[in-house]
Amino acid sequence: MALDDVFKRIVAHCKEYGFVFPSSEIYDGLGAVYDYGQMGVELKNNIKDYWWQSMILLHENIVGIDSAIFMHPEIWKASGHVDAFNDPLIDNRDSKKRYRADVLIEDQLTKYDNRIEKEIAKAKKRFGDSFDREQFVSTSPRIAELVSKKESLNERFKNALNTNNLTELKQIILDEEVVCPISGTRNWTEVRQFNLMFSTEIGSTSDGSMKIYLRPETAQGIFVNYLNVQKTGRMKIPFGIAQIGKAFRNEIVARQFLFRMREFEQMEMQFFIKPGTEMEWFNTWKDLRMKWHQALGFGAENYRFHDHDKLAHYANAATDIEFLMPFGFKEVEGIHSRTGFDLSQHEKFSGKSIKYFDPETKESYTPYVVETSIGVDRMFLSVICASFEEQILENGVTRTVLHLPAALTPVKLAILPLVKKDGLPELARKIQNDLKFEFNCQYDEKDSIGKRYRRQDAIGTPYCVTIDHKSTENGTVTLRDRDTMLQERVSISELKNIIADKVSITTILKTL
RNA sequence: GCGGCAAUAGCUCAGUUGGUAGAGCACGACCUUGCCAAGGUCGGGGUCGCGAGUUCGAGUCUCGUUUGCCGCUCCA
Repeated sequence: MALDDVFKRIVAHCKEYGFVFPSSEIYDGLGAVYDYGQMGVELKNNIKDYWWQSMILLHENIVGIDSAIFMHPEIWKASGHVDAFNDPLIDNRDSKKRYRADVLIEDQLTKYDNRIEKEIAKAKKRFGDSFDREQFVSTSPRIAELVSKKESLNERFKNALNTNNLTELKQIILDEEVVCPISGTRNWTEVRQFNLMFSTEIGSTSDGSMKIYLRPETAQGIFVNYLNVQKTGRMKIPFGIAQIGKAFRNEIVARQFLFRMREFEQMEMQFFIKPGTEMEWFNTWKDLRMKWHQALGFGAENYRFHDHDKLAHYANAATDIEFLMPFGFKEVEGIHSRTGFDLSQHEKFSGKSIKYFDPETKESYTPYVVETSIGVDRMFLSVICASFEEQILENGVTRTVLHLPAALTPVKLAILPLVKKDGLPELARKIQNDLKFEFNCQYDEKDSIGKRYRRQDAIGTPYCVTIDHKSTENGTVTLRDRDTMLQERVSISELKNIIADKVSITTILKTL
């Protein structure tokens, strides 16, 4: 997955034109953290608007919330993050390979099973047709020894895991004479814990404080508010709750620019349904979400589903929507059938009943959940990558242009007086003052008109209005299209109407 | 976290055996031109990622460190 030249130029372009800056750059930067610049924040906000409106405006049974990043620490025990996000890792000093200590020990347990099966197979061969498997297993001293060894190892292992005893985990690996598959040696480092959740403390330290986590996903903020929203919003199943917000994961290795960051933003919608209907809704949301992506017009061939074979502990079906980045197809959005896992866990840990009473069937049940979860930063990256083009023009020069969907562009309209005299700037300012309430406009009178067009191309501005000498005479201007570079002459009074439709998110929403 | 490579102006890069920091583009002012990045004049901007060391002298050599990339590793 090499970072090719195009991607490097995209990263450079993002910095040069104020889309994305490395965090804390004047202090040598902070690893895998990025800031959005003056152009980037506009694009990012437009992406979020497109998502939010597609959820809230198009579905009367979906409502939004904005939950806090800080949450009660028990929530992360209920969700499974405290356990699942704490991997005990160990390195082999000779091969320089890293392994999960618990996986190494689990492999060792499997080896005992294999040896037991081998013994049975050998005996079966020896006894032929008269072989009685159960009889053999219960009487063979060799089998008994292996089973007992396996069981004592298993018990020791579970004990060490439950007490979070890292020294014991290493001792098990040493005692079992586990070797590195690469180097074949037993030269192991200490077992270390990598907690993928950031933590901090709430309350002043002098009178006792509570360790709390920065949320590693926004979903739990929705689940713990399920009852509040359902009751106060008088929501009837099926219904959804949407949220956009920051989440944090202390990744061991965070790379690939915006693709894997330690601080990132998610747009999540949890859809609450009746158990048994989850596959139907899972497929419905797969289709809806794919349509949402493809409505941006980047071409269906750049998207694909990637169904999960290995499911997370909470899911009974899962798929990713992947987008073709310069470094391959990469996950942008996940759609998961989370079953009743989340709400049941919160019932268990909080002691509160989280049931839905169906007024029609008089049934009471814990709802199932189908989740759509999209990374804002990954979406931003995919939009930039898909839009970026270094176009070779007829005269041989290259123009760098961002073919952003008009509704997502940071600047909708550039207002350019052809020359800096003869009253053209004054007329241009007048047009700007008239349109600035409708669109994000940018005024520019510096340099030749060609340079100014290129600057707007580089930030994706879909339309440029040029005020020339005819404008002062007959009240018309030229309107230049970013993609075709063609111009048409239009009346100043018509500008608003001509452009409004083309740069509106509503226009895309209507195609969904 | 391990190993390899890299870091010089906003961007792309040059910088000779160690000897006073450069180019193009970009940026600012003024003049000129006026429809697709290329006119003229002048100007601003760098303790060469950071910190030590060797040396009379370090952008250049050595060590450490930070950040990035590549390969592992990890990845709800």
